[in-house]
Amino acid sequence: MATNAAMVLAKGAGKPPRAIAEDLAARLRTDARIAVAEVAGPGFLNLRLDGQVWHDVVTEAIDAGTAFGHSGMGAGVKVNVEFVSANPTGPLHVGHTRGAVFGDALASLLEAAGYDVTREYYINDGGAQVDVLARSAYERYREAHGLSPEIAEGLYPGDYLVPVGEALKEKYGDTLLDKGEDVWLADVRTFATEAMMDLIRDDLAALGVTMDVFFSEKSLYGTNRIEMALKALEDKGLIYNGVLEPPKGKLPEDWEPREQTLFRSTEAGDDVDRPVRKSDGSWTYFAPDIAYHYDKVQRGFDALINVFGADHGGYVKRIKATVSALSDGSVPLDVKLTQLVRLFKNGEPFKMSKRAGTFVTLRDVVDQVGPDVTRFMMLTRKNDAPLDFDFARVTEQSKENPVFYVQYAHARVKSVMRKAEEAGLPVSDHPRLEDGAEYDVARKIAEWPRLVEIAARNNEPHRVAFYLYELASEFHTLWNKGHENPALRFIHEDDPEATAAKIALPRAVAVVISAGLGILGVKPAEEMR
RNA sequence: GGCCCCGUAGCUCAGCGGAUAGAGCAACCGCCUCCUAAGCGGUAGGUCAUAGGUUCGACUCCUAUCGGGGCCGCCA
Repeated sequence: MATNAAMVLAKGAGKPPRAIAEDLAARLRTDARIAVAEVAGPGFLNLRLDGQVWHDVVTEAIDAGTAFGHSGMGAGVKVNVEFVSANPTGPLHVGHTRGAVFGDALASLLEAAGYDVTREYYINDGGAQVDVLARSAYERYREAHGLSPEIAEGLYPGDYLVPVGEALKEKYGDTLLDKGEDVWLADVRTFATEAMMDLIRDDLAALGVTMDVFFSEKSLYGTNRIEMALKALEDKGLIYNGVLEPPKGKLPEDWEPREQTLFRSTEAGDDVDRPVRKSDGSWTYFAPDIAYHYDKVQRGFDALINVFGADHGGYVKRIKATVSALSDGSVPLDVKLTQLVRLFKNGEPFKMSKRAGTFVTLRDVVDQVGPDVTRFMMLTRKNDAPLDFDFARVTEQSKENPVFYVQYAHARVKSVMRKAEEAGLPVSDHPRLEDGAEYDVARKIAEWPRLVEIAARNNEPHRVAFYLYELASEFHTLWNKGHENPALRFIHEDDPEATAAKIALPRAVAVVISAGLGILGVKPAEEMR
């Protein structure tokens, strides 16, 4: 173990780093847990911990169970994690899957770090796209009555609306046939939107994601809530009427200067001020977004996190400006963008196309490879890096497949524990570490609580997945050493005491793998099949 | 034109401002009478895109440039 503390402290203390390091070393040596403390280089402090420390960590992990590594860092701070928030116009696709897994794992990670987390989904049910949904569903309703549907350009052609058409027939009979939109649009819209949200909830459930709150955009309309949110901005002098500069570069053909109501988002780092009310007096889509975030702030969250697809990167600054203005800078907002998922089958990329029917849904993925594999794989990349997902490879049982690799380590421990139990051998929480490989594993276990904090601080659940891979690797190494050196094997049939001690370390490994997989929402494997 | 992300080993990628930059694939050489070899060990492989700057110290922070991807509209 090493620390750079002396060099960090040097500036504030006004003393040379080496002097500070010497001083620190002298004091640290008095601690029983420190075996060696020596100064190196420009002021690094190298510490060798007493072997007992690593023994204690193993015991601690076993005693704490999957709560091992949980931290009080969050101190009950209320965090809202908004994720998925897909338009309620169809089933979730692969892109949403990544956002769903990332958001859910991030939420669990923050919980493990002691935050009070709310998982939330914003339903975009107030805009023009749900009108399009209603029209599409109406055609399926006509189809259910034996008429041929007219799926015009721009409507949603997917089959998933066929049952919605049937259900509409069930509910309304033929009363909506041959009627104008003014008669049926509102009812069909509500009906179809609810049907889509049921579909989406089912999709999320298949992945193991449960939201705490579904927040409806529509609920903001007609209740003065948008007006109130804008009033809040207005009171801060951030709303004005004006004309925007034409966009640089290629001008849209029909661009003309118009006066509209603008939010001075540039005040908080946005590139241009954003329109909230169009020149015809109606709201822009941005207005309800402001109201929604106002609502989050009003609900008393101490911090907000939004998980968006990378294609929404252009909205980050204005949303940040909004939250900053509405909370007077007191509520931090972190926006995490999830990059594309590229799909492969046996190394061959396959293109998604709605028209060609090769559109891949969340359900397709989960049905083929299962929720555990899907979740783990979605976290094997940083959120802002593109991710390759190969249907064939992710179910392969080899070390090239990180899911398998980690699960295999857990299964190996469970196998040993079963064998020990069958042989009637005792267990103990106190390990007996002798070999370097055993210490390597114990040290890796000791990193876990710190890793949870770092990952949580950065809002980066992928760090957990990478850590688990490393832990599994250390464990496989140790396992293999048992081949050459029988003393390192965990079960010693003729020596119950040795077995009890040796089996403590793998048990701690299983605890940490369970805890880590738990954060990722993956079930640890008891055995490999 | 503007903004965002990325550029690290042949490939895919890790790397809270700290020492000699790490894994996995692919390549080469080894390890099963054994608690699961579905695994493990070893060798080789690098001007961390480039140029400046801040710092005792930069892959990490700042600026510019080059290269790859994404986004842009009173569309939601």
